[in-house]
Amino acid sequence: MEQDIQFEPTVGREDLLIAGKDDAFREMVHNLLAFSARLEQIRSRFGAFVGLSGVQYTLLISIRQLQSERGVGVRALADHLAFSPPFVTSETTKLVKLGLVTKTPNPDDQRRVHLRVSDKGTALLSQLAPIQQEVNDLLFEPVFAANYALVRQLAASLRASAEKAVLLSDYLVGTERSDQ
Amino acid sequence: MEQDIQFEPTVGREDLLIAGKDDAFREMVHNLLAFSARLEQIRSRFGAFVGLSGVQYTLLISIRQLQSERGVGVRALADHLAFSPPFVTSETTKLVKLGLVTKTPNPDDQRRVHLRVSDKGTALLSQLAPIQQEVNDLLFEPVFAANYALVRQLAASLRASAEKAVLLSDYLVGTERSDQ
DNA sequence: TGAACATAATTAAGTTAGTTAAGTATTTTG
DNA sequence: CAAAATACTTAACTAACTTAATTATGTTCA
Repeated sequence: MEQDIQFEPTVGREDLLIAGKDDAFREMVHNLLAFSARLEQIRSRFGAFVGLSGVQYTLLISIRQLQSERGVGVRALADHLAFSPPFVTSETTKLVKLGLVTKTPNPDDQRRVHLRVSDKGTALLSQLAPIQQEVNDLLFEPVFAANYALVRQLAASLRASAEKAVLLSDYLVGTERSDQ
Repeated sequence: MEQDIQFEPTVGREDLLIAGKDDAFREMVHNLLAFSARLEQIRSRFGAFVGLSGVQYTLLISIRQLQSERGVGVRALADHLAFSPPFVTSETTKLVKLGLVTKTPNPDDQRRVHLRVSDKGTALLSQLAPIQQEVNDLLFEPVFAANYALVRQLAASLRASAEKAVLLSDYLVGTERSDQ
């Protein structure tokens, strides 16, 4: 008779283990994985609708989101999306050439740059809005008035804990890398 | 005096609008976006620790997750992660060559294939487990006993609604594409 | 002050991650 | 059993993305 093979748990905290097993945790992780793959698919479709790649669409809405009064810099945008700065430079330059984004020097620091969505970019996004509304209404169907605040709070805190977890994993992989 | 520019809301449902505005919704979406970018960063680190790319690591754990008694097929794996079947073929072939995965014909259908994590693959993953535990404990810090069931339920239902939303966006972009 | 160092963005060069299209083998359908 | 469909693979290619080097500016401190 074959023995019941049990993997090492992928999570340690007692709160997240059920009867000492991580099955439920792993299922959750894979659901999140599939969810985030679908978010990416949807961004590709949104982009396609306005003639952009999924990444360009993501950059455009991220610039809109991060720009304050003055604009957002290349580095901040790269960090937000976990891209390399040269990649952000190259893709945002394309958006500038399309007239969707403006790139102006930061007056307080000539090395830096202010990225902002242009009027044309704003117009393009509002053209997309009806489709976004339909898709987002369905995408977030499980979120409704009674749990909205909780889900928003959860998204914010998961994002923060994920940032810490990236730093930890950098540290662990850097220092404890196996030598075989 | 500059007029208060307000974008078209990106979501329609009243439940998700606050005072008719989608600011909170957009903030949530961008938090989820950043969260999912960090999940990807962490998978790259996990992969690096055992000599794999982030995608190869993701494929390996997804095979482990989806394999039933017999194994999982190329198509099912591709759908799960939103990759093309040829890409899954090529990457899983690399994992087979590394001895981490087995690929055997499905006896019931000679066209199909059964992918399974090999003993060597299981060993590799259990070598990684201590690091996964540390990182996952921190990554999911906002999840604890009192909200665990709710978060798991949310992950499952968001994954399901996202699948529907992908189909809808395919339909909308395919049929309503602007002609300018 | 000004030399050494650090930071922001870009350019150039290259790699990897992914795709679409075409082909083979098998299974299903009418 | 011929025609159509499905599963996977191979081949050919493109897009996504990185690292390394460069330019320009700003910061630090002997």
